[in-house]
Amino acid sequence: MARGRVSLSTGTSKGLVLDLIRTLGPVSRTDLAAETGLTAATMSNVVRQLLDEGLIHEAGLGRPNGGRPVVLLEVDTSARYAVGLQLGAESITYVVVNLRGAVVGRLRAPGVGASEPTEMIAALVAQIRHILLGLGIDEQLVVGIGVVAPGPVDVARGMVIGPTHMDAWHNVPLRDLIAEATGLPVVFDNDATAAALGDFWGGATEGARAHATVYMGLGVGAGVLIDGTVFRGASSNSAELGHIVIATDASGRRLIAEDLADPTAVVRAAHEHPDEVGRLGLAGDEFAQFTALAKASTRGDEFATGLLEESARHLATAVTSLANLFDLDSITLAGPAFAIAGSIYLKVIDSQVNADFFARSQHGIRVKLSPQMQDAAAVGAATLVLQSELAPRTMGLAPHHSLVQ
Amino acid sequence: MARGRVSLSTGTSKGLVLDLIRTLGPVSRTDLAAETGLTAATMSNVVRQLLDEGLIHEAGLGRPNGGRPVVLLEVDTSARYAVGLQLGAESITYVVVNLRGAVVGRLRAPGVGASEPTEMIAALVAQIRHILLGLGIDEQLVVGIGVVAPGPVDVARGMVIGPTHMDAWHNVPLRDLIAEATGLPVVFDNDATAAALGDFWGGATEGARAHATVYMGLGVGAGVLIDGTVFRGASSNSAELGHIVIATDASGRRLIAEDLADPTAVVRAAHEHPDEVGRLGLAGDEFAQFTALAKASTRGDEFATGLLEESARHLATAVTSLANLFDLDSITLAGPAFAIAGSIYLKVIDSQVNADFFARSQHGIRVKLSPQMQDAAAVGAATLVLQSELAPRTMGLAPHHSLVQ
DNA sequence: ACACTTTTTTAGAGGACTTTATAAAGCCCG
DNA sequence: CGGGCTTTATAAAGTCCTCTAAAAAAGTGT
Repeated sequence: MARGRVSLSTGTSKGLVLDLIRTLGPVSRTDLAAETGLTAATMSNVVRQLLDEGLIHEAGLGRPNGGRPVVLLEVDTSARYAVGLQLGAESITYVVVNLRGAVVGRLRAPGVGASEPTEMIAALVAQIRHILLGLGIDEQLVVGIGVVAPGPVDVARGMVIGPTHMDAWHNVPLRDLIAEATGLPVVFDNDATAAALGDFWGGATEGARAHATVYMGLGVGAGVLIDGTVFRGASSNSAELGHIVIATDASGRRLIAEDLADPTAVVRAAHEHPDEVGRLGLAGDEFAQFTALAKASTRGDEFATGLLEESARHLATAVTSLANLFDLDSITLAGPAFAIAGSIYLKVIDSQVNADFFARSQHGIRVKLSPQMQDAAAVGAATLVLQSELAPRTMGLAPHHSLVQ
Repeated sequence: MARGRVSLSTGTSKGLVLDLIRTLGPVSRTDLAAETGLTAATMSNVVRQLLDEGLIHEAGLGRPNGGRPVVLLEVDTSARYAVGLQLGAESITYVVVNLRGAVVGRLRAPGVGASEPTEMIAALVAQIRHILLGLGIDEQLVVGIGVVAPGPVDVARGMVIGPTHMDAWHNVPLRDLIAEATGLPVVFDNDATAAALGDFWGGATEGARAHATVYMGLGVGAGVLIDGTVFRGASSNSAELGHIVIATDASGRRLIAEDLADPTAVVRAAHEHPDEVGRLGLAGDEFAQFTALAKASTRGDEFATGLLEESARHLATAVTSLANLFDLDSITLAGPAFAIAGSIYLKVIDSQVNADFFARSQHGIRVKLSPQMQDAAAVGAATLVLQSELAPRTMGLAPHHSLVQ
């Protein structure tokens, strides 16, 4: 009968203060107290604990204005590290980030070829160890490993249940196997959620109360943060942008974002014009073809530009629905597709969302590109573990508590 | 520079326990402890405080199973009351609810005719006093007044900024004026959000982690609860269901739920067939015509049924987007429109949402009618003040705290 | 009546805040 | 250049909420 556990005395303040020090740059105890609403005395204690743990250090004095000058605090960038692991369709991206969320090491490798789950895990872990060794980072300083994959994922059990082209990973209890093999904490989530958190740590969501990161690889998804905390919904499958209805065809059938907006759809649309496909020499896998179209558009090719703009308009429709439902005030675009064609999508989405947004009389929506475009999900995976180990937060109730029977 | 205030030591447990006692019916301290994760000792203390405040009372013993029998607790239904006030286009609904959220008094009156804001307020307050007197309820036992109106509303300032047909109320600081006139706490919100909270208090959301109440009067909106806490977004204008794109017309223009799904749209669609309008004798205001169509449908009229089913399918499309983005596991339908034509909408929405829902492999979505159909928003307004006064909760951070500068 | 089980309460301790008071570190003015 | 003033940081004491451990209470069965 015992269920979850209500976290009433949160004890979250240390993490919150660490977040603020990281975000606000060199900052005084006084400012932190004002920012959080805690008293100066409490802040003094919290800060001392962070100093003792070596997570932050003092960094000189501020300009005095009539009294004792403030002591500035900043995070000790290289005090801790986290590893991020992004499982993609054809490749695996490894990153190592420091306490600021900045990337200090990165590697993209083809998927591990082994067929046995245990062998795949062993290969992953060996690769991680190899990277850390190359960077000269003591494993003692690594707080954990974040693993992300395209949705849908089973966050509770830590495994991929997602796209069929990743069936090698299906039903493998990734989180637990990697945790066992390394002895480190491992968190598991979907790529869009991770990318959103990565943007938060990268400072891209500054000032936002309700933020979404739209993540586009071959498909499209989104992650939502409310006051810096991941929005999860009932089963961590929230913000499923690809399945939002954005149009109807001639016969009245509903069309969703996946049908019209993502790179797969763009390539599909291109192939309705075989002559243009031939002219542009489109070949290879879908992402290669999307890349070729984006490059052609940059060169001024009208056909390619038309396709991308149409995709952007459709995506903007889905994003507008997202913005209206979550009452967003901040959006970033992340992922390989935007790394290639971000500027064209940014322009269209920014103007369309801000024009059609319901609460626009009350506030605007800031739309921008993610600071980590290509590797946003991998970086986000690493920040996921930073947050869960150093600055845990829950939304009101503990993750799996259900308030009423 | 001082901003919001982080609520770290929540002190919410008393309210949480009250919620549980109300929801679980007669329940023992032991069960409450198991349910919340608190210890039996803590529960004993919390329960004593609630007993001292007169909010709950002991209600006999449970069946003993080998030891001391449990003492059952239940809320003292008539220990406190709250007033709910729903401002509608043509009428104002007043309700009084008890501690269980059950309606003990209700009145629907035409809008107050005065033109001066101060006079309108005075008339409202006089009406409230009159109702309480008629019910024999001591004003001392009234915890506050909840006021709701169709969106958009400015929750922070407590005023209507909404639909043009309610311009008599625009820019009137309703919340503060009523609070001043009565000396009671007043909360202000939009009708759909209130209806969702009303469903929570009414027990309709039992077991839900992510719930939405779809509220349809003349227009349509929704309110979302995450673990029983209102989801607000950046400016309390979240879940704006009426502005979700659900189709495109022949020329590719985007059509939103307001265009196709709500009662206004149904009536508009009917008037594209003047002969049918004549046959059914449609006349009067829009809602009267919608009511006539619903009645005709009940009689088996094919034209009316067709219109309503089409509206339901369009609404179901918007609700599916809502469900996919919030990863809902529970939906209720509330408001005057569903009070009249709920069964037809329920059937269509239930089947369509559960068929098209993205995370359906992980969990289903329970769709049902609200226990308070017609007066859901007014009842919700009253529960809004019950919750804010007796069981306050915030999501992680205080309502208006912005985590980073 | 007495042992046994289960529920509830009491007592004491600890953590995280707050408030109040004190110390430290710089400016400013005579 | 030294004392008063202002601002920042720490210390001490108290509050609130929770936990653990142990006692008390209220039934059942022998």
